[in-house]
Amino acid sequence: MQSKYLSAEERRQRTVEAVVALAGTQNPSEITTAAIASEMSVTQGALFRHFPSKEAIWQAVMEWVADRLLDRIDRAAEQSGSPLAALHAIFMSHIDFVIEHPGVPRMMFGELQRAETTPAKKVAHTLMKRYAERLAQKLEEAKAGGEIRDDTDTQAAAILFIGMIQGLVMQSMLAGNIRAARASARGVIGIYFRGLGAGDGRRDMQARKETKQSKKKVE
Amino acid sequence: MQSKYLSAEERRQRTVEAVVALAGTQNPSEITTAAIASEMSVTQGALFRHFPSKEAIWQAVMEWVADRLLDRIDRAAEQSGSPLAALHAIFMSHIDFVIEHPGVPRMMFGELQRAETTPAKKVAHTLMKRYAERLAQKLEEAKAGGEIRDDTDTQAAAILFIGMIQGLVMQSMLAGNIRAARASARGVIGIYFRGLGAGDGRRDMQARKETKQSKKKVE
DNA sequence: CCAAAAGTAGTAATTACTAGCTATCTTTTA
DNA sequence: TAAAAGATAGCTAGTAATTACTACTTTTGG
Repeated sequence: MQSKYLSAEERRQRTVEAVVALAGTQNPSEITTAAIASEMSVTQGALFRHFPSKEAIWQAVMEWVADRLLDRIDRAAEQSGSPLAALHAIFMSHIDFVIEHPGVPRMMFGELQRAETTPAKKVAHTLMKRYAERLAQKLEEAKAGGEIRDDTDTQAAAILFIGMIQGLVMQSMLAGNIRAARASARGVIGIYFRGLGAGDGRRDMQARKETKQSKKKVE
Repeated sequence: MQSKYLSAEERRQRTVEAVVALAGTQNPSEITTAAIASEMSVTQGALFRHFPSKEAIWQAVMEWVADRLLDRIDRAAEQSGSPLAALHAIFMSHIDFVIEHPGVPRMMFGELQRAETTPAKKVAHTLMKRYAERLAQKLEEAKAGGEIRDDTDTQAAAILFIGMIQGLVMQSMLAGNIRAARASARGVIGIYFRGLGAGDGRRDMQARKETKQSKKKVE
């Protein structure tokens, strides 16, 4: 049993977690400071001892999301044996991430569609850019390694990759079962990889890779 | 110069248009009845002579979106010479639709991510289902006609199609220029069609189609 | 014992919505 | 055909509820 008096840093951490949890069950834009306080068993006023405004809370939340998601996909990519395998691993770890935190896509959609440029939106935007950069890099590596067609439109492939996840998540959120995203993932990424010219969409692109393997450039 | 006293029906129509216009420049969940009234040069109270609640306004708006979008894609599909061409036409007319009405994707995202089941969300959900049905039908026809691989996962292909549009729209909204979606469309759909096994992703799938043309089944 | 965390009890602003009156259009009647 | 009557659209001026945020006091742990 722990004290109800926490350090400022820990309280901020708990606040972020409370928001992420709440976003899993309700529309982020309807999350009030009262609801956040209630979720973490604290009075409303206490929140403002640790954040100057609600906007600052959202910024912290989006930074949490950005850090965790990028860390996840970076680790997934590192553990992969080839650029194409890395793309596959990024995709699956992203799906796992939103299954663990169903509030995340809701928050991302909510922030990104905002018209004004809030700090939280800026963080979300930066996250998207970093994400797209990583995809572009892997796509280029895959081209160089002969894993995908080298006339692939990198920009378009990155957009489609992100859209693929969005579509999958939204579809399964609508079905009321985020976990369903995992089951549908295989079919979707199969079409995607075939679209890139990666064999029949699975990782048996090896043959094609071998023929070009001398070109081990990675950039 | 027209009167400021309109028939109830026309006033409702104007209300819907005002909301659609506002959603083009701001977060839909932040659109207040005061803002709607102001947009259509009417006092706030006047709105409630025509709608029993704000929720009813949103329902009317989503019905407007559903009717217009489905009508658009149906007409686009009808004018196409083959199922694959129809899919292409649906895609482009959808992109054109959101360029004309930039508020639409914002409203769709906003409604669909809502946790409670509001009437407006139900309408949006139904729209998605109808849309997916039409895609599935065209995909099956394309399989039967030999335009795409007949081992294509229809469900996955439909999800990816919708995600493709979502990704394109979100990306160009972030870039602050919805019209950019049109320019990026070609590359994205190219990868998609290749993923379905449709030649190199353009409409030069004709050759393959001809070889199977005896099988004119359309179901 | 004291610095920092949490509680108490407010605030002004904004929200969707309403009651009662006025302006305008439409239909009926002399 | 013109004016009165009836119907309907819009305005004015509110309401209670909810919102993010604050000043001040109390509690806690090192």
